[in-house]
Amino acid sequence: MHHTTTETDGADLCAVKFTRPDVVERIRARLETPRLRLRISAMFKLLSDPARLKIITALEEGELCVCEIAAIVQLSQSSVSHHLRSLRELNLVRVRRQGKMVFYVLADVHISALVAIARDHARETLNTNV
Amino acid sequence: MHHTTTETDGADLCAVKFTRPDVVERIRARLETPRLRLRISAMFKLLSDPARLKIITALEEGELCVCEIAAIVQLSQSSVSHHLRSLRELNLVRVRRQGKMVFYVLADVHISALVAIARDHARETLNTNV
DNA sequence: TTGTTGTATGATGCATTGTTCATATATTAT
DNA sequence: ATAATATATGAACAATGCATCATACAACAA
Repeated sequence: MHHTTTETDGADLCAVKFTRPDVVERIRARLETPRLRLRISAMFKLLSDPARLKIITALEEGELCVCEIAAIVQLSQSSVSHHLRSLRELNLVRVRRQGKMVFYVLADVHISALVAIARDHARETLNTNV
Repeated sequence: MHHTTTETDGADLCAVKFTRPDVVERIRARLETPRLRLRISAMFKLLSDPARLKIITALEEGELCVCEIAAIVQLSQSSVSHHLRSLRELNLVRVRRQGKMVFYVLADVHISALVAIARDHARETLNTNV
């Protein structure tokens, strides 16, 4: 994953005495598997780039070919292709070839739901802070 | 933001002739403002780190102090504090001080909703691919 | 075949990001 | 006051990620 995340799994990473060991253990037990968590992180990472987010928002309106996407988001064709590739690899979009052109759609309803919720939260906290 | 994203706003970033200009214009008009999009990206960026995701998942069970979080996610207290800071700054968590200890909770229902949806999608596509 | 158009991809360079280390602040105890 | 505990923060380094460039691939036209 990242910086060889330590995960030394010794419980002494925190020198604090006041910690509730029962709570810690109960919650540790309920965590997702690292495999699943990595996958979820990867999904969010895809959504965390403004350019890709723009692409996804554009695709909410329907199917688009690569070049239309490039025109909409104002990025080079190459850059867009790279982004679409990673979106494909994690099943956020689906592809359909028609002649020379390749059309992309959002893979399922999860994707726009994610963006919608995040947009709500962002709108609500955009004025209140900073 | 990032690499001084070009945004040259000339429409010739894409040399393709077959693009439908009406579609491109209509969709471009419906895009969020850059300000809002940046905020959404930033939210997703916070969710895109496995360590932070672990923290958030832990907090879904309820309020926790910094050191309990550190014990659960197996990270140094410093690292956890840094993560909590960024989560605070974007209103993903709320803080409550009680003596020397500081307790954190998820800020609102949006956060766990986001993770839940992403988890669903990840589960569904985890076996089908790769 | 060759040429042209639409898309994909590897490599490179720069920017961003997370962890660690050292230290600072805050609260309570003695 | 000093000491101890809980958390926060700045700087530095290592690792990752994105845009660009060049080029490759795929489909169609002449």
